[in-house]
Amino acid sequence: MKGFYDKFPRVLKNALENIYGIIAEPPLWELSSRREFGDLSSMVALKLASRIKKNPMEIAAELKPYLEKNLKGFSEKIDILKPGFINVFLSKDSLIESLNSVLTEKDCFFKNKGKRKVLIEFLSANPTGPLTVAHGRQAVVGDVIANILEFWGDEVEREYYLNDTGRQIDLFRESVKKAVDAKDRGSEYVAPEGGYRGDYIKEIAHRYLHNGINSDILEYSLSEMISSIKEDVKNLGIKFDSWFSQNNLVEKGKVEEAIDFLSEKGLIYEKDEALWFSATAFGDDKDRVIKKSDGELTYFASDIAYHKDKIERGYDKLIDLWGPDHHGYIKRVKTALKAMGYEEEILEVVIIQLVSLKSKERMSKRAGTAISLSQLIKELGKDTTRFYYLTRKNDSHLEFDMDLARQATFNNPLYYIQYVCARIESIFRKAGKYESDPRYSNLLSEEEEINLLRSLVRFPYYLEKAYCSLEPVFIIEFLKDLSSAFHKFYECQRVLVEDSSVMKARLNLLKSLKITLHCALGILGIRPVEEM
RNA sequence: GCCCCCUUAGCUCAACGGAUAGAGCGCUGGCCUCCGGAGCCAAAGAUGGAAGUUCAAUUCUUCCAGGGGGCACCA
Repeated sequence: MKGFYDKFPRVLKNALENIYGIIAEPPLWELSSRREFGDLSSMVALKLASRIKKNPMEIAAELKPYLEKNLKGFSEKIDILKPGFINVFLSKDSLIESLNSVLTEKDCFFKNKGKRKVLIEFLSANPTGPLTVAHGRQAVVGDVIANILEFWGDEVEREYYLNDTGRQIDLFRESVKKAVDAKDRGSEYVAPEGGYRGDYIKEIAHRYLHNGINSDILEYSLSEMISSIKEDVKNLGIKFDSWFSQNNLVEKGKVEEAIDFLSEKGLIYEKDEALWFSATAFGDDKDRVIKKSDGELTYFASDIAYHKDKIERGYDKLIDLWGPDHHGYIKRVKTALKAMGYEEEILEVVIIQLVSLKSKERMSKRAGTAISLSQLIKELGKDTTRFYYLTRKNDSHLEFDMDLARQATFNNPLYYIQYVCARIESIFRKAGKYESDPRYSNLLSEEEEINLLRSLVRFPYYLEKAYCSLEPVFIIEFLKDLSSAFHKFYECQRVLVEDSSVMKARLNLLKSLKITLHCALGILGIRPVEEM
């Protein structure tokens, strides 16, 4: 039982069903925009007015008694305002009850019992260069989405798809080889046509000449690149459950298998010496090439096989995180899934928008001008880096202000939140040993205390939003809101006061705040500080 | 040429068709005898333009202006 924000939507839904026989679409309510409008507001009466064919005020009036009856004890009062808003005010008793539940159940109070088996594939950068600032966002967002699902109760696996074969890999090998030759002859390295520039190519060549001269160039270079990627991932505090090799997929014949599978359904044909997949039959704009006229398989072909493989591994849900340049690719992959006879809904693709640098430096791997992720982590640290990446919605452009990031960490909003942790710890240090005792909780009555509590009990609301939309930013929003409520409380009310009952009540409040805060930060993979 | 996204305060971003468009940074002015002032309070400041749909438009539709991205037998 997660308190009011878990209960209210169900009660409202039942009300509409029982009174009007209507099943309404989800956004039936929202957090109230202003204090005078209570804790949450519903606009169902306005929304359903035309469907029910009644005046919104009338509908609201009809709903009110039902809500009052079923929210007894939870809500203190229900207001109906102007055009037809229904505003619900939380009762103090229900707030205190939630607080005490947090004290006894700890973060389990907020957990759920999901039941899906989910595979989330993210980052999956080509191992042909160091990870960039843009990759960092994919990595962190993917990891946090996985955390959110896990917290919700789903069984989650994190996978990195390693593109270790194909055209880009060939180019990578040629690039390193050329750099090695250049070093041998003492001349300057010039990248091959379409190949990789950047100093790291020369560095790999250098190391190869010193340590790897007896091994295969590509093997050596790839393992160098992959371990550098793994290092960055580790420094971000991310752990993948599996690293899925594309090369392995090809060698096992899975790609040919997938093509045969489609072929048997009559969805593959030959034209201009190439193999085509009849994508138009399933709603795509045009047919797609599976095997080029030179006999090489396209990336799309192995992607079909890869997704087929994922589904066969028995997941209820596949989540892919892609860059914005893959936007048009969603339809293509879903089309292929449909063609193979799978539900296209099993795959959910999350597009993570670009990251740009304020300094106007172009971020292109091939040009070699990109700022590396490892550099960024080194400068900002794991927690700040993670936090910064999560401050925008997935599909919003994130502007990374390098100058700000470099000069000082004071301006970072993370410190606003960490400061709450530091202040709480400081108070607990001064308070000495204290076992929270729920009996004192109902002594809380000051406006700032209640407001802090009001913020705290909204966690399930934000969690659900984050879970349903796969948007970690809602957790950040919650933390900011909660922190603000705490700082206001701190300015106005002392915790360590003469009256020991009041002190105990406030320590209870801080204890539950600490639990909630640590829980939310834990989902973001950020460690709460004890002092700063 | 076709398709997609974006345009909100000086800057970076919110607002799932709803009530007085919210934050942070910056600017201006207050607040330390007191649990950490990395904080709190107050003030100034915005929907690119023109129509339309609606009880209600930053949100939906159309047009215009400006910015970004995608349109391959690339990945």
